[in-house]
Formats: sequence, C-alpha cells, structure tokens
Amino acid sequence: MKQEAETAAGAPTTLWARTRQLASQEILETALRLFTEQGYDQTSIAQIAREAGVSQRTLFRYFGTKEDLLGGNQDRFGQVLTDTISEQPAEADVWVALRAGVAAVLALHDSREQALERFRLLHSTASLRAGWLEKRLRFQEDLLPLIKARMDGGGTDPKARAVIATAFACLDAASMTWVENDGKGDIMDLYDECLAAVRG
Amino acid sequence: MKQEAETAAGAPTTLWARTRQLASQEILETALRLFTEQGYDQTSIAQIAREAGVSQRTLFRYFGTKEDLLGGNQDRFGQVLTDTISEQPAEADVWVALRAGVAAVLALHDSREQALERFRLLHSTASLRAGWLEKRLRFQEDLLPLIKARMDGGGTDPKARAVIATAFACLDAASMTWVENDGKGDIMDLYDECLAAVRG
DNA sequence: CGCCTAGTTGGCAGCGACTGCCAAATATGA
DNA sequence: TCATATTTGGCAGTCGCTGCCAACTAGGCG
Repeated sequence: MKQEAETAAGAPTTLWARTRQLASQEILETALRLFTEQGYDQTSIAQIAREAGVSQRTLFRYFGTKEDLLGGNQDRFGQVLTDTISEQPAEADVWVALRAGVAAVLALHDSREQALERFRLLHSTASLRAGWLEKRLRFQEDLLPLIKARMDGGGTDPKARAVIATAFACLDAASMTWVENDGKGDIMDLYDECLAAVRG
Repeated sequence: MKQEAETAAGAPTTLWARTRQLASQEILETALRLFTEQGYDQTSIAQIAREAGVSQRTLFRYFGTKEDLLGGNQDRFGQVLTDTISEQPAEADVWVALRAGVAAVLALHDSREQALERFRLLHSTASLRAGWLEKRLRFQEDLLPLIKARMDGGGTDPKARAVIATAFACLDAASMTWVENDGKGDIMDLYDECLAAVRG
C-alpha cells in the first residue's frame, strides 16, 4: 500500500494488484448474489466470506463495512457528483447544474438491470436506506459551496441547502417510483416530473 | 402488559405503573446527560444502565434501541404529523398543510433548549442522523395518500412524494442552519426562507 | 395474614458487525 | 536464493441487541 501499483488508466502492473482486483470482484459478486437471493439482513458477513473463499478479516480489509459490498465504494458517487457540477458552465442555472450531476451519478451504473437491482435492494432494506441517506447527506454538504456560488448574489446557507436537498428528494421520489414500476421508463423523466411538481 | 394500567388522561393507577414511569424517566435523563457530556457513540448502553441503576436487559425492555433513548418514542412525531395534516381544511394548499404539520412536530419539544440540544446531537452524530432519516422516510410514506388526495386532480405518486420530501428537505436545511446559529431566530422563519428558495 | 399467580427484573449465553494484534504465508527485488 | 515488504488468516474482544430461564414482587383471593 506504499504506492498504488496500477497507473490510473487500468492495466494492473504487479501480480499483487491483479490478485487483489480479482478477489475484490469475486467478493462483490458473491455479496450481490446472496443479497438478492436471501436479502441483505439475512446475509451474514461470515457467509459471504465463506462463499467468496476469503477470511472474514480479509473481507473487512477490502470493504470496510457491509454496506460497501453494495455498489463498491459509494465515495465515487460523491466524486462524480461534485466534479460534474463544477464542470457546468458558470452561467448555468442551479437546477440545470444539479440535474446534470444527478444524471451523471445515475450513469455510473453498469446496466439498467444492475441499477434496478440495487435500487430495489436499497428501498426495501431499512438499514441500507439509512446508510445511504447518511452518505448522501455528506455529499450534500460537499455540494454546498458549489451551489451557493451559483445562486443569484451568492445564496445563503439555508437556501442552498434547501435547493440541494430538494434535488435529492426528487431523485428519491423518482427512483422509488421507478422501482415500483419495475424499471419501466426513464428515471430522469420521473425526476423532471417530480421537480416540476415541486417548483410548479 | 396485558392491559395498560393508566387511563389515557394520566394518573397512573397501580404502583407498578408509577415505578415504571419513574424508571423510564430516570433512564431517559441519564442517557441524555451522558450523550451530551461525552457524545452518543462514546456512550455505551452498559454505562447508561449502570448509572441509571437498572440492568442492561431491563433498559432494552423499556427502550428497544439506543436511538429510542433520544426523544423517547419518535413514533409520536409521525402520529402528530399525520393527525395535523388530515385536520387541515380540505381546500388548503398542499404546502400550507405540510407547513402546519412541520410546525406541529416542532412544537412537540418541551423547550427551545431541549430542541436545540437534540438537534445538535442529531446533526453531529452520523449514526443518529441515519436512523432519524430512516424513520422520517416512513413518515413520508404514511403521508403519501393524504397529500396525493390534496393535490390538483389527485397527483401521481412521484409528484406527491417529491412534494413531501421537499418539505422535509426544507426542515432539514432549516434545522441544520438553526443549530449552526446556536438557536438564534425561529426555525419556521428559516423553513419559509428555504421553501421560498426552492419554489422561486 | 399467607399464598398463588401474573407481571417484572436480572443474568447469562449467543449472534452479527467490526477492530486490533500477532503469526504464517507470499510476492518482490537484489 | 535470500531478505524484505505485504498480505492474509485467526483469535480475542467490543458493542448493540435478543432469547431464555430463574429470582423476585405487587396484587388479588381465601
């Protein structure tokens, strides 16, 4: 861990890095499979480790928490979110910028099916939902300065917070409905519908 | 537990009920004190039980989870919320109805100081925040039919969800700012400010 | 008053997520 | 090939929480 053995682009150099990559993927896949098969709460870390062929201790070294086994490192979400939004043209409307961020995050999923499965799990498991909301709250705080700067005359903290939280609230409402409809339609359309209902 | 020994109004009848009441209060106070003194995560159930003079087992019988030690049964929040909103005149605007609900929930705190202390703890402790958001999400779902019915032409699920979630988002932004300002000003004023920022 | 019963309490063992510590295994570079 | 840097696994322990069972106690009855 002294230096990352893979150069940003990909192509793992050392054997270690390749093995790590492989193990990581194996764990992730096993976890997702078991979660969808028997539910998140009904799947223990011990079982995942056993079926993935690693020790519990190692599993925790790869992924710090059980939640991280879903969706890899969700920290990437935050990264993509802030990056996308700060890349928006300075004169773009706050709502437009936020929309772009939301779209970018949604695009992070490998496939429509994977996204649906994850959202389904997320919305049907209380503990997962709680964790996700918590992490999201941190993203929101990260976004604060970016959004505040984009508001007319530099908005106040509460106003900027409210705007950000509203965008996420719409994403929530949209994804929840999307799951209920078994993935029919486009989430972003639902998002727009939600935002329209709010901003009337 | 076969029948509640106190008639709705108050006046605990049996000695048992009185003892229970007393123990419950003692636990609650001890917990809140320790939480504010050393932080939520740094306070163990064992310590609370010890200092409150009950066994851990009993503590868990009174309050099912560690979170419940803050703010008693938060289920009351949900109750007050739905009650208040359904009591609003049928022709009232959705936003007005929601505002009334929010105000009613805020009025549930014993004092300004207590509210500030609770909010401070809530916003500074990740695990608490997560639990609270989760519980709130359930309240939101309870509100869905009520709000949907009040929207023009009976709104769709996503729209109603978005509206409700936005109201809570504003409450979040407001309370967070309120805490940062050490309780200066009125939360509802901040709430209005937030809502205005969102609805432009 | 004494006893029986129902409700209450406490202690113990155990589960699951998670961490620290130490020893064994393994890839790497000289 | 050997010394070194890393990685891995196992073990014990913490913390929230639950089930189970034995000890206790208030309340009602004769």
